[in-house]
Amino acid sequence: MTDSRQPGLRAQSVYRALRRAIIEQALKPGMKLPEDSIGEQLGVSRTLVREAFGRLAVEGLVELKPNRGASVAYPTLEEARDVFDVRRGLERLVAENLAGRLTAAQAAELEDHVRQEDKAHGQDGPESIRLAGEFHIKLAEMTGNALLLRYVQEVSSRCSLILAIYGRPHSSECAVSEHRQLIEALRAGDGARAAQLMDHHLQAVVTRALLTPRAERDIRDLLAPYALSEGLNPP
Amino acid sequence: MTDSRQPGLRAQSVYRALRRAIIEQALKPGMKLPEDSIGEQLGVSRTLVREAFGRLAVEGLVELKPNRGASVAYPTLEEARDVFDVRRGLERLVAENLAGRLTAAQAAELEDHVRQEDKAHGQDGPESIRLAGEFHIKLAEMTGNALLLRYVQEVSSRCSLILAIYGRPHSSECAVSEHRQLIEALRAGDGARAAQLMDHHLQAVVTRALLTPRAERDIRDLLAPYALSEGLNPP
DNA sequence: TCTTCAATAATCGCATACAATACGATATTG
DNA sequence: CAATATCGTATTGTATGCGATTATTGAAGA
Repeated sequence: MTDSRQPGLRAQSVYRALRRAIIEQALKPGMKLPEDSIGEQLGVSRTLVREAFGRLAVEGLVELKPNRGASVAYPTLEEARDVFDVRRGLERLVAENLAGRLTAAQAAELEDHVRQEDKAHGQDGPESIRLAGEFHIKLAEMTGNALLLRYVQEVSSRCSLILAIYGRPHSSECAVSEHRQLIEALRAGDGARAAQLMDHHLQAVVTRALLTPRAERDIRDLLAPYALSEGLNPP
Repeated sequence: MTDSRQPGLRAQSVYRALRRAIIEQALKPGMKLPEDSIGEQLGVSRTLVREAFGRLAVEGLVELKPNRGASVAYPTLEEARDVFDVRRGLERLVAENLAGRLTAAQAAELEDHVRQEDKAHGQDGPESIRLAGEFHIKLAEMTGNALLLRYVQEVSSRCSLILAIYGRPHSSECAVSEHRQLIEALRAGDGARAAQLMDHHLQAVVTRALLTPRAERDIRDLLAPYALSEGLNPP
């Protein structure tokens, strides 16, 4: 257990715990995050919880409204578009950086990863989604560019949130074949093609999983069926 | 005066004050940042200072080592390369997004800005540098993509730091003519050309102002002249 | 029954207090 | 005299406390 009695690490532990909880939707978008109860739950004081909130707010995973505390971010569709747009730009950069520079070991690692994706494809959703996300993180790592990695991680997290809100229930997001093609292009050192593949791949993710504003997330719409079932009469 | 008695704003004020101080090099790279004295100076408690440190650390402007506090970041040359690399990717995205979508008012604003740059060109450095930086921020703003803006601002800040360390003393960084060409391409709606211009422009900034590891930042080299002047005999 | 308003409870913003750690100076020893 | 040990101080990490702000509940009035 990462008890982390070490100083400075407890703060980070809190941050990571919350981050995971949000990404895995244990904490659902829009949910209120009271400092007290969270601190109590995690065994730390409000101070550390606030510190974590600050970081998460910068990364767009929580919203921080003055005097009314923190809540899990609930990105608008517009913000979602922004995030995906930036993500495309960043990952194109990843592809270009990596083209022709993949070591044999790295290529092998990627292919192994894709094989895992293949295996998980038929199975349950969460695992498949996690693997698909990790593929992109792995690519970013391999560039050796720490900043690029950080940004890719950040947009990936936010994409998780976004898909949680607007995504189709069981879309498998990333077609494994697209990952395979990408690896091939990287291997061949064809930067332009790799970049374009990545671009289309992410574009496909958007149209496949997202941005069919599937149901207006308006309280009215959410409540309509309940109203009907009770014989009430919404306008 | 932005006294900011409002809650939550004081924290932000601290953050902004420190940020400016770092970017304008009132606080020089590597400089130690004690929580006490800074809090005292700004009239807030350590709590708020720490909060600001956290944010600045995420943005790469301060380094935060456990149990030994904060100091102004001192990016390595490698980190510098990373930052510029990502910046190129981001700003290329800006150019593509903006191509053909500039309103007349926006184009006018940009040209006005460039005129100011022209005027400041002969003058003293700091103003000229500030204007050159703001040009890129303005472009990012015009995309309407909040995340893209945030990232561009972040890399811009870090570039300031980097130039403070590795930059040539009086390089005017951005050639105004390159800005002009860029605006023209954006106006014409030629996204590809705009992206390429941006790319080359930033590439030029790097080679012009930076990354001639102008003097090895090694203690030996720094001390060599002193040794000689004292008649000492370094190997 | 639906509003309006007041009192109470919950929560936040921030400062302060205390414990733990690192830094520096003097003392001590070989 | 050099190297190390030890103590005191400075600074950080974290918890807690207090005043302020917001949410909530319940009662009175329309």
